[in-house]
Amino acid sequence: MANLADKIELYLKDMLGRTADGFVVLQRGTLAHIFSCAPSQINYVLTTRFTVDRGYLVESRRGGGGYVRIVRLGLETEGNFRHIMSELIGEEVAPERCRQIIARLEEEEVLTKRECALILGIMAENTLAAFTAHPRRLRAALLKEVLTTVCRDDLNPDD
Amino acid sequence: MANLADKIELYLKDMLGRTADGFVVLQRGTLAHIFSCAPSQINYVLTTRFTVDRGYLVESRRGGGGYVRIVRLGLETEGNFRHIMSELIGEEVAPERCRQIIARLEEEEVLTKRECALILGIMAENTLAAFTAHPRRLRAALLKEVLTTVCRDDLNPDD
DNA sequence: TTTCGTTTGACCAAGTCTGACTTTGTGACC
DNA sequence: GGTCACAAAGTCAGACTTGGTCAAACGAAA
Repeated sequence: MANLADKIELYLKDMLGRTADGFVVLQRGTLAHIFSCAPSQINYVLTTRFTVDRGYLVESRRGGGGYVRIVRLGLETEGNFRHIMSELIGEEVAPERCRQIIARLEEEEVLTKRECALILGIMAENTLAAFTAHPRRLRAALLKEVLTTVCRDDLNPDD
Repeated sequence: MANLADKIELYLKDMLGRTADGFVVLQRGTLAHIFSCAPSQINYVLTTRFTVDRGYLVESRRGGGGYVRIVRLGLETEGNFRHIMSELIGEEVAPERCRQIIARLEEEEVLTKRECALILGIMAENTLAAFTAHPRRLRAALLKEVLTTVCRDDLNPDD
């Protein structure tokens, strides 16, 4: 259990644990230097340990002033949404079921009324069906994105 | 946020925020001198950060007494707003343009930060491209859907 | 031995910054 | 008015600075 990837994972999770912002920003090169490894090793850690399934989101930017940003997806909501999430993977969501899910999220005050309206507008059958033969699958994929975003700790200041 | 371009962008937006005129006038050389950089760096900032998609217009004049003028294109109330935006969106929207348009809507306080995150998540190239050969067209269609929702009177209690 | 997760290095993509060269406007001098 | 020097700003190729990808080597466990 003493391999590099695990150490880097621990290091990053420790950082995430210490901050109240719900995210950390770092430089790939710098981190690689700290652990005396190839920069691509950092990518390996990120893609294997900091996935959406495991409750993390990674954003980055190249070029001068580039960075890697790791966002924590709320654990408290995990119980509720992990279930729905897994249901959505590789599945289809009919318009009616979509409305139900969104309505429930509004009832639970996870989404505001306006956010629900925005999402439902986007999920409309007409629009999606005009672009794909599998609108229900696309809807499932989009819904997954929505749930992921909703869990982002950097957007929900816990005050 | 450690790069020059971002700092200059912030500086200019701060200036724009302080004035009531909706525009600022400055000299490229002077600004370059303030930031101790090449004058062409200013052009870089202007072309990458002050685009029409983001709601800015840049005019300039060469020669003695030359200047650069940055105008902020406000989103006039309701009526025009929708027209302007749908004009801007057009038939196709590339990922980068989408980000710029959404960023503008956030700056103009038409959308909240969270709403932007939700929309950007949905508009991600990966997701859309997995379902259609024309992700840019789908993105444009979805963006227009968002516009429609945003304009709904019943969602914006006039306070 | 096979397998599968780890680690690396070569090559790629994207964003930033500069410097040399070009274009355009102004004013002075003829 | 024409010409010339000067004073801006514009353009663009290329260097530089990051991060991303991928295939192949490595290594420990089954």
